[in-house]
Amino acid sequence: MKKRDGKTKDRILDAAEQLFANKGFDGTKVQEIATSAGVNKAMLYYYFKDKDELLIAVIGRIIGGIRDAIPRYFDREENAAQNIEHFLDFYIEYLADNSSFVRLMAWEMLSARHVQAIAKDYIIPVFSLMRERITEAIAKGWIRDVSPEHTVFSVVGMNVFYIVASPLFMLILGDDPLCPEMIAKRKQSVKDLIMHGLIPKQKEPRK
Amino acid sequence: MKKRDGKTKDRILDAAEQLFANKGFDGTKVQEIATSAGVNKAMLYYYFKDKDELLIAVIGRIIGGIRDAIPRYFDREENAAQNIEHFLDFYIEYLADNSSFVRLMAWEMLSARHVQAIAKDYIIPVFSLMRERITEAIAKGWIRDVSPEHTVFSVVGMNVFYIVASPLFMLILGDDPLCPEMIAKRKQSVKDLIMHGLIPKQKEPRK
DNA sequence: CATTATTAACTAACCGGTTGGTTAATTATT
DNA sequence: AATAATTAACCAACCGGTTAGTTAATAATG
Repeated sequence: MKKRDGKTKDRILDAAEQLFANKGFDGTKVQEIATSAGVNKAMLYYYFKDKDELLIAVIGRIIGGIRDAIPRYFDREENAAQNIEHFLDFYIEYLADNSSFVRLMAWEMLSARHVQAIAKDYIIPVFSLMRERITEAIAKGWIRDVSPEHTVFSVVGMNVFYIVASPLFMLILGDDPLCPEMIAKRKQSVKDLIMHGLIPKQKEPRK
Repeated sequence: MKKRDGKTKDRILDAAEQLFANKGFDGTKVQEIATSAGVNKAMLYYYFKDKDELLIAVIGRIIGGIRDAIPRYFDREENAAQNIEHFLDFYIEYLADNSSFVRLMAWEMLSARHVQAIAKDYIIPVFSLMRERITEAIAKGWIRDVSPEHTVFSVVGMNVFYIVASPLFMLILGDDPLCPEMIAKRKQSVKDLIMHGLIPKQKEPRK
């Protein structure tokens, strides 16, 4: 072996993650990744079979790093209804802290390149867990009798969209939508809307 | 001119729109567009300066075609609160009917390629209109005192996300999420959640 | 311990196919 | 005839991927 501080392989993965997240797979040249990682282009092919396997490695690493974050979260609470509210507290910050992951997923979603694999070993397990919690909360009468699936879609959608479309919201709001203050505002607003949308009514007010 | 029914320029735009929406700008080769349009590749450069100008033309045409759809919608109603509910009725189907547009916008959002232009002459005007309606509804006491901006983000997000992530939801739900029945379900669920989240309460039920 | 073999990490140069874009000549249309 | 539409052929730059060879550290050998 030779020199170098941080493992070369990790530096390649770091650079690739950043570039894939920001410019997409097709928009990223392997030479860019190499330059950004400060290594010779051939090293990418020393550690990875080809560009696509590098993408798969990036996705695998990032998912591996956060795979248990949501399940771990759901473990620490018992009351299902409170749990949902606390989850909303946690979720946006979680997404904002992992915006590269969110963007990467968005690219994959659009290109439909590896949806199947990603769905199988990350999204579907997490989705099932969230649906379960909602179903549980409905059964116990803590929240209204909504569609669990669509409620998950809605909660995920309004948060993911906020992260992905943040460049747009920057133009609309003026401030950086991902700064702590804005994230806090977003969190409050989402919680407010969702919880009011979910809690049971004493009397039906209208319609 | 020679042969063919539809004008060559339009056939190029049609093909480009389809491909850009499905595979993104970087993932689409100009030869693909030409082949798909049934014309010689040089024709793209006869009608458009370069690939990027073709993308701009595609975006311009598609926005031009639906620019007034939402404003036109808001004109036909007077009551602001009803208007919001009716808008939710209309919105998902509008997005589903224009899924190429939605996907195109999503690609642009991620690559941040032409966000500024798109924001300026489409998104911001539409956003302002929606915010205005919500502000109006709050002022008249028809809905709760929510953040108009974030409410718009939420409504748009949960609907746009459903369209963009439909390949994923296909895997989760089994059925095609864009078929009329599924869209109807989605519509109902979104309306249910949002309207319950927005209508004022007689008495605060909890917390 | 000194020498030799082996191997992982790394690089410069290269390769063949592709891609966005051009051009000069040809065909249709008015 | 003049102009607009269309094409085949072409090109330079690029891009993903390879290769032959180097370096330095480790392991084996005597």
